[in-house]
Amino acid sequence: MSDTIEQKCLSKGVKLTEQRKIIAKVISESKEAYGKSDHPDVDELYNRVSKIDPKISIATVYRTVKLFEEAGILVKHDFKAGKARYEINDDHNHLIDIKTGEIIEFVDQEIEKLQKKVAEKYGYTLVDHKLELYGVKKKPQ
Amino acid sequence: MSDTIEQKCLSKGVKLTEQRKIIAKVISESKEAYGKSDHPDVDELYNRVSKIDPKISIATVYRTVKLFEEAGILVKHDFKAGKARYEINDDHNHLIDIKTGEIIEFVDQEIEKLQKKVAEKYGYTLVDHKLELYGVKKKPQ
DNA sequence: TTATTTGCAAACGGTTTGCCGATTA
DNA sequence: TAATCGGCAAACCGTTTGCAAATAA
Repeated sequence: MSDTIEQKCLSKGVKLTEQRKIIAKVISESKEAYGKSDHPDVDELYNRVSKIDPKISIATVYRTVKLFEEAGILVKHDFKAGKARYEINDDHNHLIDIKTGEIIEFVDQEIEKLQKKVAEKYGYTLVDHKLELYGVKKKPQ
Repeated sequence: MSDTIEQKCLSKGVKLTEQRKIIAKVISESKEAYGKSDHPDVDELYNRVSKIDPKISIATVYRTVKLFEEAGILVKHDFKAGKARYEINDDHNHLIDIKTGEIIEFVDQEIEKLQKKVAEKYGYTLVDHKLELYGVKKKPQ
C-alpha cells in the first residue's frame, strides 16, 4: 500500500495529466519537504503547485483533490471548518496542539479495536472513523 | 450539569433576550421533539425558530449559536463540511449511518481512557476530543 | 439611559461550475 | 479521433458584518 499517488491513479483508472502529476507530487512531498506534521490546505497546495507550474489554476487543484478523494487516494479533513485539508489515505488519527496548531499523527490498535466493538454493539459494521485529540503540551519534566 | 440552556446563560453572564430564549428552547427540544438522533443544522434551526417567531432573522440564529458555543454551552459539529450543526455540550461521540445519515450518540469509558493515554504518550494533556464512527447497519439476524 | 442586540441586506471566502479551447489515451 | 480535462471568470452557498433602529439591564 506504499504505492505512489501516480501508481494508485493507474490502478484505479484515473487519467494522469501533467497537472495531476504535479499536484500528486506536491502532496506526496508535503510531508518530507516541510516537516512531519505538514497538512497544507487547498490554498497552500495551490501556492506550492504554482511554483512548479504557474499556469495551473486553483479550480484544477480543487477538481484534482476531489477526484483523488473519490478514488480513495486522499482523505479530506476539516480540522477547522472553512478550509479543507487533504492527505494521503493511510488511516491514522490526529493529535492537535490547540496552542500551536501542530499536528501529530498516531495509530492505536486498542482504540481501533474498541471502535469496532462499539459499532457492533449498535448493530453496525464499522466502515470508517475519525478521531481527533486536542491537547496542550505538558511542561517538560 | 443538567441545567437548561437558559440557566447556563445566567451562570455564564450571557444576556437573555427573547430571541435567544426561543433559540435555546428549540435546541433543547430538538431531541425529544424530533427523535433521538436529531441534529439540526443552522438552517433547520432557523426554520423551527421561525415557526415560533417569524421575525427572527437567520443572522440572529448564527450569532446566537456562536455565542452559546463560545460560552461552552453548545458544541459545533461539521459531520459533512458545508453545514455546521450545534448541540448541547455533553461530551458524547457519534456513530453515523453512512446510508441513512442517522446519528447515534454513545460514550465509551474505555476509549476515553485510551485517548488520554495516547495524549500522555506524546507529552500532551488531553483537553478535548472528537470521535466519529461511520458504519452501515447489519442485516438483522 | 447606555450598552447591547437585532434585522436587513450586502459582503465574504471557500468551493463549484459553464463554457470552450487544449490535451490524453 | 473521441472523450476528457483545464483555465478563466462567474456563480454558489454557508456564514459574517456594517448600519441604524429596537431592546435589555
